[in-house]
Amino acid sequence: MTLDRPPADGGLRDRKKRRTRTALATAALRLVAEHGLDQVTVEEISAAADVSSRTFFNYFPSKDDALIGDQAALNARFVARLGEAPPDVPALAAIRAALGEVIEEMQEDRELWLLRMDVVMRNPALLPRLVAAGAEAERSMIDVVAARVGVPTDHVFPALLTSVTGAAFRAAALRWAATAGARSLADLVDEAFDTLAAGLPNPGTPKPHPTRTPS
Amino acid sequence: MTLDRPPADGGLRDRKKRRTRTALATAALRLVAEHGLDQVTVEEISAAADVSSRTFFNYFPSKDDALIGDQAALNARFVARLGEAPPDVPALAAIRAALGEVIEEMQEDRELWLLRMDVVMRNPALLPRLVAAGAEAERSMIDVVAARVGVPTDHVFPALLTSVTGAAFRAAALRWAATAGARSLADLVDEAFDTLAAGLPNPGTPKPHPTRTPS
DNA sequence: GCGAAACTTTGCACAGCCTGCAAGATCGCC
DNA sequence: GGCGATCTTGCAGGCTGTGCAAAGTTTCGC
Repeated sequence: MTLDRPPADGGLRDRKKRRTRTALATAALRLVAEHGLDQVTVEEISAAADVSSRTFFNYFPSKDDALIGDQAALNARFVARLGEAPPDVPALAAIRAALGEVIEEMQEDRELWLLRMDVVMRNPALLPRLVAAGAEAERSMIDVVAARVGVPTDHVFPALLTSVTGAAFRAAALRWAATAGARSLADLVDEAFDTLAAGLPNPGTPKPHPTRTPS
Repeated sequence: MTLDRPPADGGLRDRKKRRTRTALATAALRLVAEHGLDQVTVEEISAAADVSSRTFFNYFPSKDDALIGDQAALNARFVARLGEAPPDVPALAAIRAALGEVIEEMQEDRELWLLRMDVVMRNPALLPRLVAAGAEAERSMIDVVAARVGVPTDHVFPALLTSVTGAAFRAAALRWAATAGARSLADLVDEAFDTLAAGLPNPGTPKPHPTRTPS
């Protein structure tokens, strides 16, 4: 009764599913990278993965989703990490720390993510989808942040912090892809968060002993 | 020869076009506010505005665009203002200042914008579209910012500042709508930008004489 | 006023996305 | 091998969005 379903990872069926899923995702990325988002149909992607187009929609609710990847899983893990962080560290730093795991994962699948980001940059219509994917996570994140800093959920701060850090992370990730991963993603995210923590000062004025105002 | 085309605003033809456009946009907002994004078809919107559904697409490239409104025009004006700002004021403050005009316009069409934001909040699929609408503006904005602060266009700072301030503004606008305009949009944007400038500190610790570290 | 030119609206056909539904194939387990 | 669960597929159909050409409306010159 309790062990109705298969081991969920060892079975042939599961391996097949996983293979089909990645086949569809990579075929989609490859084709779109080469021909552009609008020039590739679901039918072509499905053909490249050797399944029917109907099956495509059994795996992904839309063409875009196959390209974006399973953002939800990453987001869920991120929110979990954030919830675990000790409450005495400032929220901004806590978010940076919680992102660590996500970043690691992205670095592991480096090639995949670089291609994905490249596709997103070249097809701006996808950028919104990336935001959308994070939107649901933002909801739960807002709650976690609100609880952390001890303000009501409908306060401005949690929403602001959430959307701003999301934007910063995305900017870093795109920059990462733009430079083909020359600098590590972790570095770029660090830089972005440091700039945020410093209040987004003009980069022209780095740190000229701020106690003394310039004449 | 030089005056081939009509006055562009006094003509009957133009008034008609404008009327049709706003009729479509408001019908779309009203219907979607009431029934939800997926429950309203272009055909229904067109019927409510007394035109064919084909005509709808002569005015708006997609259903979403009718709801979002002409973000591009606002963006263009914003970027122009930003370009005019004196170069000695920090970029973050310059952006806040340049937003003033946009904010004013939104306050003038208060009802329209509150409804629009309400619709966006209730149909999260639209939020990405809002970002997308600003995406092109972000491109030019990045250039302007880069020129301002004197760094190359592909530096991290301009992209970061642009996307972060965009996120902050959006958060403020949504909050504005969530509270039905109780506080002025300008106030909310000010608060958000002040928080940004302060480095997003936890709101619990307002300003406890930061020179002395707590034991 | 009248006719030509410019523009707008509309219908039609069509491609593509996406969703139910039901039949058939495949897999897991006994 | 055989049963039940799961996965794939085809089919029908609705909706979005686009190109094209016909019909209607406005503008302009005369």
